[in-house]
Amino acid sequence: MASIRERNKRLIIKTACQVFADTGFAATKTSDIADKAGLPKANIYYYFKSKEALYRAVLESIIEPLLQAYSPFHREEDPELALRAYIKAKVRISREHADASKVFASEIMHGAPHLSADSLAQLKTEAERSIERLRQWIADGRMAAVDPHHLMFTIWASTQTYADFDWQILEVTGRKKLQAKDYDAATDLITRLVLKGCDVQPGSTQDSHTAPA
Amino acid sequence: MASIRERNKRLIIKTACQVFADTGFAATKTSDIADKAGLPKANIYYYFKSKEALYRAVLESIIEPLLQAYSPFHREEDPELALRAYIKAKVRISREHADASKVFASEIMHGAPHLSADSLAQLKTEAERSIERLRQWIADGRMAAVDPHHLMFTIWASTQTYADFDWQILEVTGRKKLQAKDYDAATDLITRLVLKGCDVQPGSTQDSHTAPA
DNA sequence: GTCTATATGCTGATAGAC
DNA sequence: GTCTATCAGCATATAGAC
Repeated sequence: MASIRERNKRLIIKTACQVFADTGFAATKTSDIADKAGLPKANIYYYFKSKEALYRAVLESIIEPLLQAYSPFHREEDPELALRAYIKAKVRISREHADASKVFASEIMHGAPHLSADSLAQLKTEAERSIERLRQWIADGRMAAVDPHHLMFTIWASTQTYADFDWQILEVTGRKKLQAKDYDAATDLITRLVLKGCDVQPGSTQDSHTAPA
Repeated sequence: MASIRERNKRLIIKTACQVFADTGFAATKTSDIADKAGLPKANIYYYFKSKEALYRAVLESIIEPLLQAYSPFHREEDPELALRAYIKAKVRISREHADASKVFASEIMHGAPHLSADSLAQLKTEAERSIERLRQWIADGRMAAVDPHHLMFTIWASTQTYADFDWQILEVTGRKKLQAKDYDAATDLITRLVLKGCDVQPGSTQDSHTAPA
């Protein structure tokens, strides 16, 4: 069973994640987090050394999913499968880790002043390996000679946007909350633009949301 | 000639734009802005009622360019020309109004708590009109039946990213500062993905950066 | 491990001399 | 129109009882 310590830390991180995503690091008061978690403020400080330490815990929680998302680039031999799976994984992160994604985005926007050097290095390594893989596929004539850096930036941006700018997307679509079919439609559109845009020959695989896991 | 009042207000807004983009609204101290502008802090308050009023002035400065960018959707009859021009205009905004773009993005990320209802309504109207235009082109068989909302989200995200996540882009590309050719390459890639992805027949027009204005 | 009360420092904003 | 000195309020963080 989870110790009381673990249970409380988890509750605090989860709540902090929501509040930091909503209002950003600087504008967030530790009392906001405490109130929302149903705890007195001092309790936060019993489990976390400082507001910044809590923020870093939230921030680091998204690193592992982001690193994992790159695995199709190592696993797949085929650019179509790799790109499909990567886009799908990235949209899934925007859906399943929406708040942490937003905290991460805000951090990156301001030059990542709180992100650990280790996390940064890992993310950079994975990005570079994946871009190298794209370069190889291009050299092998398996996709068009697009700029692999810019291709990555477009994939990052278009998938992240469903977490980062969720408010805007809800406004424009008139939805109250994004549904599974919305994320599927997003995945399909982004996948379509990328595959057709890079002249990747469509194989026998299905649309992302109908494909087997 | 510009009055001393106008000149100072402009200097303060320009400086504030940089600082707000760097550190965000809440984390920015008015003294940071004053120091960077070479003025005593009280001078800021002589020209602007409050930190928030100054922030709103910065925020509103990007609205007009953003609204203007939609004009190709009204001007052009041809989806190819409209999409090319819109993407080009959006990348140009990310380049020429990088700081204000970033401030705007941060504001949208947190649900636009400071944006005026008027600006919001105008932006929404333009977005909806443009999406309606896409829908018409699709109905007329001039482009593939993609989801026009998601297409817009991808265009917004992929063009904005060059302002919002400039730090990340510099890290990954190893550049010190983005050059004209980088923005051109970005425009070309995004345009390619969108046009090929939507089965828009490429006409006689050139790549964005070689096309006549 | 929990929580109340409080100290400490910082920042937005202003008063008032020049 | 400019600037120094200062205030008032608020948020982080802790002391210490339970």
